[in-house]
Amino acid sequence: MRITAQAKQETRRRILVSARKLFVKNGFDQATTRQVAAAAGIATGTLFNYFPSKEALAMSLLSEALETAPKEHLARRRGDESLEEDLFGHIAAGLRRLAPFRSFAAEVLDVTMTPLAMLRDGEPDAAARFRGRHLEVVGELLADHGVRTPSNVAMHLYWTLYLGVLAFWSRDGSPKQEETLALLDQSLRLFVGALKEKPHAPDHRRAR
Amino acid sequence: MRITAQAKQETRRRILVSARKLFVKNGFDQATTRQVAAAAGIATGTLFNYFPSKEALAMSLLSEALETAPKEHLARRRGDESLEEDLFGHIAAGLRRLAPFRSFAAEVLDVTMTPLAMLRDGEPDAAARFRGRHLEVVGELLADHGVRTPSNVAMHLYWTLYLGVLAFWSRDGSPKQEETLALLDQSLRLFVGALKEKPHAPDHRRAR
DNA sequence: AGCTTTTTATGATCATGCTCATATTGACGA
DNA sequence: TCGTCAATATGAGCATGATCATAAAAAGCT
Repeated sequence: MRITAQAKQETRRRILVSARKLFVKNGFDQATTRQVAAAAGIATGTLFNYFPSKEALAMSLLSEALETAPKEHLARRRGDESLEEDLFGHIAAGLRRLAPFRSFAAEVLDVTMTPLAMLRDGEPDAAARFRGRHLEVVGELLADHGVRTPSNVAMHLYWTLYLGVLAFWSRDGSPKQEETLALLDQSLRLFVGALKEKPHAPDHRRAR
Repeated sequence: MRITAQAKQETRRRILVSARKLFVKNGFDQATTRQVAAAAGIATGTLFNYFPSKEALAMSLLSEALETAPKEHLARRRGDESLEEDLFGHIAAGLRRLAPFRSFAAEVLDVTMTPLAMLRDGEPDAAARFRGRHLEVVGELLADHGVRTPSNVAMHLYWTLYLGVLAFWSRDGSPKQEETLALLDQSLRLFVGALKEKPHAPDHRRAR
C-alpha cells in the first residue's frame, strides 16, 4: 500500500504537469482530456479516477498554485498595515502565483467562479477550495482589523469585486499588470468604505 | 418570398417558445437541443440555422425579454429622480422582465456574462446585445445626470456590481426578491459614490 | 506461496452540441 | 406549366467530456 500510494501521487502529479503544459499551450477548451491522458501515459478513463471533471483538474492546478500565497504575504507583513494594504498584499500575492496560468485562467474561472456560481448546487470541489481558501484569509485579515463578522452582503460584495479584478487581470496586457493593481486599489477602497458605512434604512426605491 | 419570410419568423418563434418551455422545465443544461428542435417540429440541424448556438438561443430569449424594459422605466419617470433612483428603476424593471426565466437564467448568464467574459474574443451576438442594450441605457441615464464620459474602470465596476446583483437575484428565494433589491440599493450607492470620488494618486501599495 | 477481495486501469460506449454533404422546397423566368 | 437555381431543411456524422462493464493489479489472509 505504501508503494501504491506513492505511485498514485506520482500519477496525479504527471496528470497535473501534462495538463498544465497543454492548457498553457492550447488553452483550456482546445486541450482535450484525451491529449492530457495520453501525455500523462494513462488511459482516458483513468484521468477521471483522479479528477472528477476537466474543470476540476484545471481548478486544482489553480488552487494548488494559490496554496502558499497567504503565507507569503503574512510573512512579509510589518504589522502596521491598514486593512486596505493587507488585502492588497494578499490579493497581489495570489495574482503573482497565478501568473503562469494567466493564458487559460480566464477560460476556467469563467465557468467556475462567476458570482453567479456562488452557491452552485453541486459545488465542484476544487472551485470551492479556491474560493474557500481565499475568503478564509480575507476573514482573518478583517478580524485582525477589528471587523468581526461581516454580513453576507458584504462578503458577496467582496467576492464580486474580487472577481472583477480577476477578470481584468486575465486580460491585462500592461507590462506589470499595473492597470490591474490600480483597479484592485480602487475596488478595495470601495469595499472598505462600504464596510464602514452604517447599514441604513433602505428606501428611496419606488413602489411597484 | 413574402410567404417564406413569414414562415421563417414563425419557425423562429416556435423555436423560442419550445426553448423557453423546456429550459424552464428542465433547466438550461438538461434541456437538449434535440428536444427543443423536436418540440418545435424541426430537425436538429435546422435549429442551428436560426441560432448559432444553444447559448445564443437562450440569450436571445433573455435579451428579447429585456427589450422593452428601458421604455417602461422611462415612461414612469417623473423627472426629479436622483441618479441612484433612475438606475434603480431601470434595473428593477429589467429584473421584472427576466422573472419568468429566473429558474435557468443563472445557468446561462454564468457562461456568458461573467465579468471574465467582458472582452471575450468571439463575442456571442446575443450576449453582446444583452450587455450593450443595458449599458446603453445606463449611459443615457448617467448623461442625464451630468456624468459625461465615465471611465472604463467605472464602467467595469458598474458591470461587475450589476452582475453581482444578477447573481444574487437568480438565487433569491425571498417572496418579492426584497433581498436583491436591498443589495441593488447598496451596490448603486457604492457605484455612485465611486463616481463622485476624485481620481487620486494611487499608492499605498507596497513594492514587489 | 496460493486464494480471495478490494482497488485501480482500461477503452468501448454514451450523450450532446454542433457541422456538413445531400435532399427538399419554393421562387422566378420563359 | 415547366425547368432552373438559390435558399432552406435534414439527419447522419463528428468531437469530446464523461461513464461503466470488464480486466488487471494489489492487498490482505491463511
